[in-house]
This record gives sequence, structure tokens and C-alpha cells, in this order.
Amino acid sequence: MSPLPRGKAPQMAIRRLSMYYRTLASLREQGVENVSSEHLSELTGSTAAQVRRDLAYFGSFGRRGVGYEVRTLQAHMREILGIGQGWPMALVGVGNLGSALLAYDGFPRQGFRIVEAFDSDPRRVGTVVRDVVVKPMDQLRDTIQARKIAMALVAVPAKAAQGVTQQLIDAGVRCLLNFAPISLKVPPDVYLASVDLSIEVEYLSYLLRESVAVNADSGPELTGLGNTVPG
Amino acid sequence: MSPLPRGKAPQMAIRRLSMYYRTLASLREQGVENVSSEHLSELTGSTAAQVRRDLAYFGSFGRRGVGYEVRTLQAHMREILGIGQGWPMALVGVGNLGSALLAYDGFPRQGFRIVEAFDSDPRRVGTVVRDVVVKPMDQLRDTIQARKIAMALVAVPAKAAQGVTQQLIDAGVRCLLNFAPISLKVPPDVYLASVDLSIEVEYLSYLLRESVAVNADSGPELTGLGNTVPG
DNA sequence: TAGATTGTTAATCGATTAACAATC
DNA sequence: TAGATTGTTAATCGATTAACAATC
Repeated sequence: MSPLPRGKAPQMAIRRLSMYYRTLASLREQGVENVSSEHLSELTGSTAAQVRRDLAYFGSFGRRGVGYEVRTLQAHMREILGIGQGWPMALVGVGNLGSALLAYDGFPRQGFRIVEAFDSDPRRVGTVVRDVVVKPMDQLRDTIQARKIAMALVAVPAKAAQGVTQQLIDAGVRCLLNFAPISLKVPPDVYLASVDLSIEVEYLSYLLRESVAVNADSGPELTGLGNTVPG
Repeated sequence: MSPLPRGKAPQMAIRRLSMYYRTLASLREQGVENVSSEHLSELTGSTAAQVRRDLAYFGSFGRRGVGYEVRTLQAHMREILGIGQGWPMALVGVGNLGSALLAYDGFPRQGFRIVEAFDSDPRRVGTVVRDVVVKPMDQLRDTIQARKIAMALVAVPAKAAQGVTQQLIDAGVRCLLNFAPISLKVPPDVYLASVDLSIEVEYLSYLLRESVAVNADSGPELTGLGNTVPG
């Protein structure tokens, strides 16, 4: 029943599956019924070989000489990624960013819903954002345990992030998406992903500076290198 | 003068430099004057060998037998990453997420400031968020050219993102940070980084599902593998 | 059947890790 | 000097790309 991993898929392959899923959803809306690895690769900025390799980590979903049926391939991606299982999520930190996350409609559209929100600021506790009542931190543990929440978003200031993380883990959370600009320490059985805006902006800044430096004073052997990160 | 790349640093190495920078800043606040690659690796969740390798792409900043001086190493990271040069940034899309980005104090703290904001919604145009007046889209080109803005944040809905991207590029923007859940196409001389919340959440969802599947029905050879992504 | 396209294996490429000589 | 720690080179590991046999 469940599509078990055959071999070990690289992290980047999993992330590309999300792109494939999204593209397949869009193709389906357009009424497209079949797609080749070549076509799918063009739409996602990948290569045909990589599409087939990525899919091969999980099974054989196409037909030789024909391609892939959009509907079934999408269903497989959906299953592998656990989309649409209605994972409930908790949010800690309802400041500017946290409020934006509560309002972000990309989450519910993929079947991920923020069902609980917590904040340490008494002025925020009790307020309602998008049908979610902001609770105080001392209700975090019981609420998360009662609702069996496994995923949480951390949108608190850097200084509070490690403490909040520990509370979430103690309450039973298994997956964390961290937005605080800090390197969180988590035990090996807890999964962590991070969105770090400073790192992204500094990376772009580096590329910009480098391209200026290269154009300004270096020989031709370094110019025009593909430093771009295709979307 | 300018620290030119010696050899080609992997993208991930650059991103780790941001972590080193941040950690060095914190060490300096604590009054720590010297640090070893070992110590720095513990604080950033890396390894001592990797710290030294990453730094070696750009130069020799330490002293054998002694370690690194926090102040000078931080200054080098700062220089390499282009931090504190006061890069002005433009924001397109002042919805929930865009507003949060305008208010995000991590940007100005690293010397990146959103100095212009644009939105296609007439109800948002003219409003002021954090000293920035939201301008209509038809002023984008002239404003960006006049202010020589090279970096922009795209926080519009997926369907509008590619069009907005093109307008930004036409106006002279060289670096884009995209928040829309779509794979943007950009020419090779434009740098692109993306923050894709769906991909992050689906990746965590995959790991969670996988760990459940493994625990439920597989032999011991797959259990306990280090699937975690350390912060 | 002939043409197309997958699934898979092998070759290449790049990044990380380990080891150690240089040297403070 | 002896001990410590860097900077760099070599070895390992893993991911991507290319090639092609299988097969629709």
C-alpha cells in the first residue's frame, strides 16, 4: 500500500517532488492528461533525466514510450509527500511574521492547517486571527498533546527560539519549521527545516558582489560562469 | 583589496558563512575575542573541518596553533557577504507577507533596507508601512532605475509572480528573492533565491510519513538513520 | 513494426570528510 | 620546546548526468 522508499532519496529530490506535484496540479487544471519527463522538466526548470531519477527513488509511475498520466502521477506525489492528510500545525509567535503565516492560504490549500497559535505577550493572547484564538504559552503543552499535533512553526525572536523549541519537543512535536535567524539544536528524531531570510539575502548579496568583482578586475576565465540559481 | 574567490565555493558554503558571521557577532557581544574552528563548528552545528574548508575558499584568516580572532574573522565574513553595504531593496506585493517583510527588523540589522514598495491594489497604494509609501506598479520601473536598486523581494500571488519578475528585471534588478510558490524563469545573469513555504512543509511531512512507515513495517536496517536536518 | 519514452545502470561531477604537514 | 590548531591536500562520499536496454 504505502510507497516505501527504494534506496535513499536525496533531500533535494524530495523538494523537487513538491515542484512536480505543484506543476502536475496546474497541468490538470488546464485539462492536460499526459506528460513526459521532458515536458515536466521544462516546466519545473529541471532536466528530463533528473525527473526520471527522482521518481525512480519511489517507484515506476509511467509507461515506456508513452509518458506519465498526470492524474495518477499527481496522486503518487501527493501520497509520498503526505499532502492532503490534513496535518494540523501549531504556530508559536504571533507577531508580524506569525500573523502572516496564519493568513497564508498556501498551507490550507496543501492540506496543512494552523489550528493552534501561542504567544508569550499578554496583549496578543486572546486575540483571534483567522478563526484561531491565540493562547498563552502555559497552555502549549496540554493543547499540543491533546490535539496530537506533530508539526509546529516557530516564529519568535531569535533569543526565545531555542526555549520554545524545547517546549514544543517536550509536548511531542516531531517536525519544526523555524523562522528565527538562529541555528536550533534538536535531537536526532526531530525533523527541522528552516526559513532564514538573512541567509537568503546575504547569499544574493554575495553573488552580486562577486559578479561586480569579477567584472571589475579579473580575467575572462571567470566571467560568465553559471552562478545563477534557477528557480 | 577585495577578497576574491580562490577556487569555487559551493552554494552551501556561502550560506554557512552567514551562520558563521551571525555566530561571530554573538560571540563578540559576549566579549569573546578568539575562537577555534572546533568551537565555531559546535556553535553552528557544523564540523571543524568544514569550517576550515569553507573559510579556505576565501583566504587564510586564522593563525596556526592559535585560532581565529573573532573581530577580524567577522569583518572578513562581513566583507565577503557584502553585509553592511546598505543595499537598498524593493518589495513588490504588500499583502500579509509583504507587510511582515517590511516590518522585519532582521533586514536593516544586516544592512539591507526595503526602501521602496509596490502593489497593484489601489486600496494599498498610498498607504505607509514603516516609513515606506506603497507606490503603484506603473512607477516601478522609473523608481528602481532612479534609485539604482539591484535587489527585490517578490511577495505577490503565484499567478502574478512571473510578470512582476520580468518588470523588475527590465527595470535593472539583478537579484530576486521570491516568496511566491512558483518556479520563476530568469535569465542567467539574474540571481534568484526562493523561500517556498509549501516545499518546506511538504518536506517535513515527507520525513514524518517516512518515519512512521519505517517504524510500522520495515526491518531494522532502515531505522534510526540520520534523516534529520540539523539546524 | 517503428518511434517514443521510460526505468535503470554506469560515468561524471562536486561536495564533504579525514588526514597531516606547516607553523604559531 | 611541546602542544595546539590552522590551511591544504587526498580520500570518500553522494548527487547529478548521460547512456541505453527494456518496452509501450
